[in-house]
Amino acid sequence: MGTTASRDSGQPRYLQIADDLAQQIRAGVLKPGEKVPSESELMTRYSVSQGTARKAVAELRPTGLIDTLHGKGSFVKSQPPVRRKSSDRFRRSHRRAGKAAYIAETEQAGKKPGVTVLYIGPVEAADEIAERLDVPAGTKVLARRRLYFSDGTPTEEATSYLPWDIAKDIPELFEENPGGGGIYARLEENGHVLKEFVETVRARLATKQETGALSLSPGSPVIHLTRSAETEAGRIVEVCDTIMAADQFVLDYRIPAGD
Amino acid sequence: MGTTASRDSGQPRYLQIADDLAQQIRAGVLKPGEKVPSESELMTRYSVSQGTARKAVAELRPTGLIDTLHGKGSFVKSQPPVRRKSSDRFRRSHRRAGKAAYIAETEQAGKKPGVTVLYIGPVEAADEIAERLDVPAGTKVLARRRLYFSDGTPTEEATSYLPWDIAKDIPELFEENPGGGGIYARLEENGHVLKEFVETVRARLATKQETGALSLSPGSPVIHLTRSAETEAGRIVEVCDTIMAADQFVLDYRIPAGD
DNA sequence: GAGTGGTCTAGACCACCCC
DNA sequence: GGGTGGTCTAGACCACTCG
Repeated sequence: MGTTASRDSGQPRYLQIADDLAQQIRAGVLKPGEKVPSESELMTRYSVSQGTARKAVAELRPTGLIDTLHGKGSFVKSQPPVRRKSSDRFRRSHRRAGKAAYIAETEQAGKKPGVTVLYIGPVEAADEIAERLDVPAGTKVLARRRLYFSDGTPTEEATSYLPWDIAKDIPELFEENPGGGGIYARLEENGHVLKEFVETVRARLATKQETGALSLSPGSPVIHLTRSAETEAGRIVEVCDTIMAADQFVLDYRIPAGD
Repeated sequence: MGTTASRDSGQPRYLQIADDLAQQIRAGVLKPGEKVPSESELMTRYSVSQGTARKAVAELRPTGLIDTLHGKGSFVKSQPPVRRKSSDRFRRSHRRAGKAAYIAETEQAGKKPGVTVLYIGPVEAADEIAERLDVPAGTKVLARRRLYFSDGTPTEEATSYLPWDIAKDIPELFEENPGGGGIYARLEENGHVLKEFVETVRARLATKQETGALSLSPGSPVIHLTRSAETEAGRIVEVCDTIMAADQFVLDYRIPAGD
């Protein structure tokens, strides 16, 4: 029978319980950071077995409402305000402003930004990267792999690849901090005037590797963004792969209607 | 013990089995359309209980590798080729070509396009829509809700909203087929010259409503695209909400680097 | 009816966290 | 240690599909 709100709606019991909990969270009865009733508590409260109680909270997890810590319990997630990534961030004027894009974005969201450099150095271009960079597969390219944080939690992992013949002459590209305006400013200073970026957006479920790196729950969706930077001379001088927790980001694009 | 490939890697048994199956699918041992071993078959093959066999195939489902039909079994999905949505599709020249965007896109992917109109008519603008259209909440607006198919399977649900004072003078907007170039062509013919579109991309897990409408498995990610169309006169003449199965689409955007 | 997936139970054991 | 989630079993019953 269950003590609370167990309208017998033909729904499986575990879904009823999951809905109950979801409603309590959305209604604010269970506030962010608070502990969700434990499995044994749910077992007695709804008089079900452990398996059913488990399925209920398992149902809740992929919705992003809760977070489960082995040995501690499940907790209501504090939904962090969504961060916006605008296509405007690539305007030359923004670049000249000096601040790297992610710092401005994060501070604007009222969060403390952070970056960890995971790797900067040469790698052999995998087939897909080579093709996008328009260099032969297996060629040496410069890779810059960073992990971005917001208030201490990782939100975004990005890897840039640059052709070695271009990168080798720009020492800042090998630094953890490439200086004001980021690597695009350095490229332009060195004669590679940018004409256009092409971004490609995909969404999919996180791989195990990604759930680890971004500390996501399994089954969480991610946004996979790939970008190519093309110069006035028609050369691709950088490609970038970015994985973002989908619930953390919104991407904005302005598209002129002309022609 | 298990009869097949049961490397004892500390991994839970159900994950080992899931990996086994996934590998067989990727290696082509199990081909698209073929039936995945049933639960009872897995029980004997790996000598586990039903619960464990279930968990194994449940693990496979959200990866998009299989599809489960109650009472029939699970089957290897045939991965439909990804469809591209390019920001170029809004160029005026493309509009004049006459074919509606989705038909061209779908045919290019070698699929048979299809549309069903779910609703065309007046609705009261919900708060969010009203804000985006820059009209008072509750105002009457024209809604156009369509479901798009590719080879008979629904892939995309889109709803356009237009201010009533603009829509009422353009009879084609009330037709199922608004004619060559779509509604944007009709708007421009009627003096609403478009300047710019702003698209906003989100990704998240499908709601139950969406899994139904797009016949997705629960836990599938979707791309939520919202678009606003602004005229030279600075007026928002349309906003559009689109839900797409994430595994079916890739979005492309070109971003000029200038200024 | 035989075969399939979907739900549920009762009880067991393990791994992790914290006092 | 006691509390928590994570895995697994054995057996039951139901709902759906197909011949």
